[in-house]
Amino acid sequence: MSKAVAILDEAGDSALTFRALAARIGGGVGSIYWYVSSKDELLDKAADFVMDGVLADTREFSSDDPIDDLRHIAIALFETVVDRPWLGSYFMRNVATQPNSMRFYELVGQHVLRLGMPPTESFYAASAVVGFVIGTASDLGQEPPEELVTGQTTREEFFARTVAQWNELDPDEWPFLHTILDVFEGHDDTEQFKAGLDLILTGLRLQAESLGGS
Amino acid sequence: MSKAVAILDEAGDSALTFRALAARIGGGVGSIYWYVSSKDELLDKAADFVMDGVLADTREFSSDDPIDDLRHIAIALFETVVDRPWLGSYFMRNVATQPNSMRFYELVGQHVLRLGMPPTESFYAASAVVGFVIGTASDLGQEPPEELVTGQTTREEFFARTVAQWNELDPDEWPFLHTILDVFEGHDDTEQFKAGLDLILTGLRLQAESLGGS
DNA sequence: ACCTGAACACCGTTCAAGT
DNA sequence: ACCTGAACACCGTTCAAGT
Repeated sequence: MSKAVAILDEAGDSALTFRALAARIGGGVGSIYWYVSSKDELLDKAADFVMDGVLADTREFSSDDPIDDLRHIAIALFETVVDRPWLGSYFMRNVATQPNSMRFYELVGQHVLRLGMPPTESFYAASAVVGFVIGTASDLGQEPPEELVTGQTTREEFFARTVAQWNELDPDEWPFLHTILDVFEGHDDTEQFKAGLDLILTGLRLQAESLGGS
Repeated sequence: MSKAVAILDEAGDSALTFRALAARIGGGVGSIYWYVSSKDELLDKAADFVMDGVLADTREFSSDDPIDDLRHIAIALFETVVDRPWLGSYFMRNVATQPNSMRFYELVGQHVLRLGMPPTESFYAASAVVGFVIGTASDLGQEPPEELVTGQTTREEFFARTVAQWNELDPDEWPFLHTILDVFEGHDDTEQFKAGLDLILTGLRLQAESLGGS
């Protein structure tokens, strides 16, 4: 069942309708309600199904540097969410129906605990890392609007066009936009994410050094 | 027009339907399409309308510490988005229809520029701060599911119940969850956000010191 | 130029009825 | 216990028709 859901997710987010899912399984529309009580619960279970894979990929990460492990885990989560922006809205949304998401959060937390900080800071740190990954990934995962309809416009053309728009703006009024123009045009989403992640992790490392035990 | 939209947003996200909006304005369903070509565009404009207020509140922030200004701006954005989780999905989604969102991004960027880092790092930094705020706010802004239907369950009861659930779990298998149990029960969303934000900002300060000019 | 509202295609959800 | 599919209420969107 969750398998059929995961398959549909690959075909796009909005494509997941009860009728389409029923047709895919080869049954009636109403039969899905025997296994799931609403569409929200369907997506909850789909999210947890995906998180099972992430968990399998990240469970074994273990070096002697907790921050380094957190970095690898975060990147793995980012890569799965950036391809499934819907996951951002449902990840850990329901504690009861998402055991794998909870296990993942626990895994992140365990690495944080190795830093030896007090409970409050550990809670904040784990939440910040997970929150940044989910937030950034589901944001960057969104396709540029309207452009896919046109069909022909590629990602490069889209960026080129926005850059061209920005270029028209007054440099005195928009100094920042003009500064980043060139780097924005050729930027890579994953690199952008990693840079932000490293800001958090350096902040965390610093905090751990001043608060941590051992 | 955008005013009517903003009013409806206060009554909740899913309450914004073309029929409800038309009734609110006192017109026909179709008339809205004269001003807006789709629901996405309606929400784009609603988002930009809200951002106009944020911009007015944050434009004047200017101390001698750029990081401190970034912190104030970020908190202001967080507070508006946490009350309007839908904003997270539409903020800066369309460059053309969201001039205020662009101005806001530029404002953040200008403070980043004061750190004197190269363009790439400046771009990454501004994006990381904005991304963290939007991501965390739209996540924390979501109401706990199903509980509002029951009506009687307050936020405290909801947390108490999840904590009770976690308490049942094996401490050997869930060391992190058990460590944060107490602090989670009484935690404040805004404090949690600020702690994560400060991790990013300390990371940023450190980077600026090693890369920055002046 | 701007508005109307019936009509259309498409949702999630329910439920009496089947096996 | 598990499935079926018509029916219902409700969407966003279109469009001929009005002023």
